[in-house]
Amino acid sequence: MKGKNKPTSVDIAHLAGVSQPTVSRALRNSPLVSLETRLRVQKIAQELNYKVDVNARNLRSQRTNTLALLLFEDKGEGERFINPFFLSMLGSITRATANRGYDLLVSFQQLSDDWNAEYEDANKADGIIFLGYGDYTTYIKRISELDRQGAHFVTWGPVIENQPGLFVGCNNEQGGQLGTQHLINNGHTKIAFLGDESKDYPEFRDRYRGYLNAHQESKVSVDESLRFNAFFSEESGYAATKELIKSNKEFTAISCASDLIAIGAIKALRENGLKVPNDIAIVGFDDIPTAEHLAPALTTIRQDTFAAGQALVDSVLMLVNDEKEVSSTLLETKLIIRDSCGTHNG
Amino acid sequence: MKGKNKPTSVDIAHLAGVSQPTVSRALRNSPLVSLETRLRVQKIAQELNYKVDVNARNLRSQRTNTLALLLFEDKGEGERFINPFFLSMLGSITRATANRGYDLLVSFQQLSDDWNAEYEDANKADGIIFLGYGDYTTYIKRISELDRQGAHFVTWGPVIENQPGLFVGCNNEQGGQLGTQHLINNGHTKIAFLGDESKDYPEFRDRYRGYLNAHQESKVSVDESLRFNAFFSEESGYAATKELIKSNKEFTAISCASDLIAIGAIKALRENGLKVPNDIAIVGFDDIPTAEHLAPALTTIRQDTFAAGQALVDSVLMLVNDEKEVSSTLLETKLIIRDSCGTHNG
DNA sequence: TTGTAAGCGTTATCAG
DNA sequence: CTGATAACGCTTACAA
Repeated sequence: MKGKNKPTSVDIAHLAGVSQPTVSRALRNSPLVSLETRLRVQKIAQELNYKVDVNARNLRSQRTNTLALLLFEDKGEGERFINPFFLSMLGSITRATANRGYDLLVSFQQLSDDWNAEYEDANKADGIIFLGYGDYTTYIKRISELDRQGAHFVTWGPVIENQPGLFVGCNNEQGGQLGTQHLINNGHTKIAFLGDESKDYPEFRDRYRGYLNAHQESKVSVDESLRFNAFFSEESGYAATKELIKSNKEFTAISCASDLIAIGAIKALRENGLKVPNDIAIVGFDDIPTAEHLAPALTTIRQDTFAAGQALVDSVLMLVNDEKEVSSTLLETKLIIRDSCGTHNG
Repeated sequence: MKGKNKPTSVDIAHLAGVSQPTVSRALRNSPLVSLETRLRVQKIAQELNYKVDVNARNLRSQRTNTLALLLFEDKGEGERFINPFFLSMLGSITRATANRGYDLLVSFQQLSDDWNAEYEDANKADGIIFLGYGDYTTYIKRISELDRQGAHFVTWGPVIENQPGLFVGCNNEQGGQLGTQHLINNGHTKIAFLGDESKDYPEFRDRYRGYLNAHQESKVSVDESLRFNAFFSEESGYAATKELIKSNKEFTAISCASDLIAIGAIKALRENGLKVPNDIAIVGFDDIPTAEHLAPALTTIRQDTFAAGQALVDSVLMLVNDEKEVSSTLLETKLIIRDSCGTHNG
């Protein structure tokens, strides 16, 4: 047990010679309390190192001043390391939450778990932020349910018309286009794409659409057989690149659906004696912290995690505060040019 | 507001035709409740999607089932990005906490803030984990105070005899020795050290001691003027290396007190036409995720963040559960050999 | 095995 | 501006 037993508002009421609700009011700086008593109470509270018991407060007020961050991962990815992009997001969300005067409860979940808002139902948090990559149909089902229950939550993910729930995400299509356009501008026309294009991963699909758009705008024909499946991880990027090479198709550049994939791709290329950017140009997506330190430094599409964290927090808080007309947020991406995209003389 | 008003244990008691404490017991799987009523109650609870209100529970039981993680940063470091090493720690702590059935409250603090256990005083958490680098004398003062108050907390940091509080940390002296020894084994004798050696940063000081030990064991004389101050960041590593170069001292290798410093060092060397590892060998410390992707891949000292997170969580929980004889934990480090340390022919 | 009564430390409501 | 009183939803202690 603790050495000291903590003082309560009743103790302070005694010492200050006022009623206990008055103490409560004074500590919240209520203007209803006269300046004199307010100061007296606050002074005593400080001397005793009194802190409001949040459980009592929350119980009574039915508010927690806490947000929950649920990071879900697809099975298989649940290894020792967390996707660095989400780690960055976690950092910015933590900061944004603190700036708004809220506490943040962080938790990992498997996509398979029953992450059904236990946090809000149990009054642990006023609202929830969901973060993760995973099968879209699975999680949209979960989200619909939460939505029906009237939970306050926002999800990092694809911003799509008419889907249930509130989303914050970046413009993946624009980002995908930006990256591929850069490759085309550098003279490349045989550009492979590493990522998914199915409905199950709309973010990847949109990046692929951007890739397609860039080709179309520049009137470069697309060879769809240059798209290989890859999911998030370095390993999958590595494997996809091996396949690409084995296919014996001609290519001079690769557009990767994530930086992690790009890292795997570079490794596979190197193992096959192909140099980046001299032989093959590469663009990534995300701009994780490692990207700028890669050899060569990775040209990539930056998702602004700082703005994203802020938008996520502000969005849930609007929900929590019952503001109407809260709508999803689409963030723009930015091309970060570094050293991984050489020019090609067609 | 939420659409639904949440069911309470009283509601369930009504429906099940039992008293309300019985509901409470049944839901906790108390063997005191007959199997029959237990199942009946649980079924109803599930149908109503009932969740225990944690605030009420915590208030009554004076326990929160929650741990708080306070990440503190020295001023100046409070920029957009968090030290990646701590980000890794955060990941592993989150996992370890969840494994023990606790929730985790995450918060950033400036070292200057009054992080005086508000979390425990306010009954937000049963225990606290402190994480960060900062001026030792400042934080040891804070820690003494907490200790006197009987708070339950553990700090990631230097494990030193007779300091107040409970610590988990890695063996920095051993780690420092490991890295420098590796350089010496590779034929280097003029080895610079980038880091602090003052009491204010005992972890850095210990790494420097390890550097000294390695020299002594191999009977290589130390040139103390080859030590330059650097703190945590890439920028400081960059600046220190610039100074080192400007000093015109002879050196063939650098032992860095952190990977971030090493990254800055490599950058500075490159700008001065010095190649790693051909001209200069480098070892880092931490093994952050970026380390293996650097050019060249960084040889470094790994701190096992996985084990560290586990030890931190288990340590606080022992405190929380009033176990006696809880002692600090010293984790061993490991040399990870990659490509940044060339051999030198003396 | 179950029920009764009390209380955890606040904030809300109302009356003065 | 202040005070009395009730309530938030649960767990504990004790009685039956």
